[in-house]
Amino acid sequence: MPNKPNQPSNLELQVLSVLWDKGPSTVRDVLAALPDGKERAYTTVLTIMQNMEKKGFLSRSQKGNAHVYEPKESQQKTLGPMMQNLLRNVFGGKVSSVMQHLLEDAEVSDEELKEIRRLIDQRK
Amino acid sequence: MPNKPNQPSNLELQVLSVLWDKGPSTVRDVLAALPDGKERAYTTVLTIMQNMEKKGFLSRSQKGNAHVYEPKESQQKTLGPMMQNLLRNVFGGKVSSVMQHLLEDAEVSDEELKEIRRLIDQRK
DNA sequence: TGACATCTACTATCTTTTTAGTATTACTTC
DNA sequence: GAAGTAATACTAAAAAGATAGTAGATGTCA
Repeated sequence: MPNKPNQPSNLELQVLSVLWDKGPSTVRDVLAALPDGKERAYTTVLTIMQNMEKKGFLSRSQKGNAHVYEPKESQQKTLGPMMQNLLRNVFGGKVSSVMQHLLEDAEVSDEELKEIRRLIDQRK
Repeated sequence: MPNKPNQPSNLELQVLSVLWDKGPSTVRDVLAALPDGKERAYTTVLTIMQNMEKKGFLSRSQKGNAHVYEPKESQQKTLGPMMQNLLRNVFGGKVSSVMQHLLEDAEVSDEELKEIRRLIDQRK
């Protein structure tokens, strides 16, 4: 499999989000930082990340003994198409519908609200 | 498998979104309306929807000859946890970050923007 | 240098998802 | 009632995703 411009799976996405957040990391770092907090064996995450390298999601470089992985694509470039899909497939293309769900279900601080408002004003 | 309060898969989600949008529908209706527009055999969608009934995502009733399916849970109740996960696992819990992506990558009409602004004002 | 720890490679397995063929049942219409 | 149409049931299986064990390589340090 040379390169498929696929969507990352759920776990793969978690791996990416760690790497975007913390920068280039080892398997062990990623394992510790996976946001869903589920217990996993070291080798599980290793396998996933090795697969991701084969698929072209990650690149790898030696750093002393260990290997350090980093995303090949920016967060923007990866999440863009993903959010597009989600938007189309689930929310009928309506951003306001997504927003509605987020506001109702998630904790949103006043800071956040202000920030979001700023984004909208900027757009207008 | 009696009932697992799982997350629906991608395709299952598409099925749900059709049903939420159009109300109770037959397999054929859903097949025609799946938002990703991919070609699939009738029996493929049938199988998925039968599985979804077993899993408790859908309920079914006879209507003349055909069977009509509808979601057991509201859109709100299903998408809530899903969006929570996405938010936590990918966007580090920041709603504004999601928003930023949506605004940058998706077509958003002025109507939409107004609606979103209204949602925010309402929240404040 | 030898014991121990850490890391990767290779391999295997289980589960879920996606796909669809074939058989059967029921309705319609001539 | 036979032919055709349309629906579901049953079954299978390929593909993808998630999990982890074992072996081998390498580095550390007493």
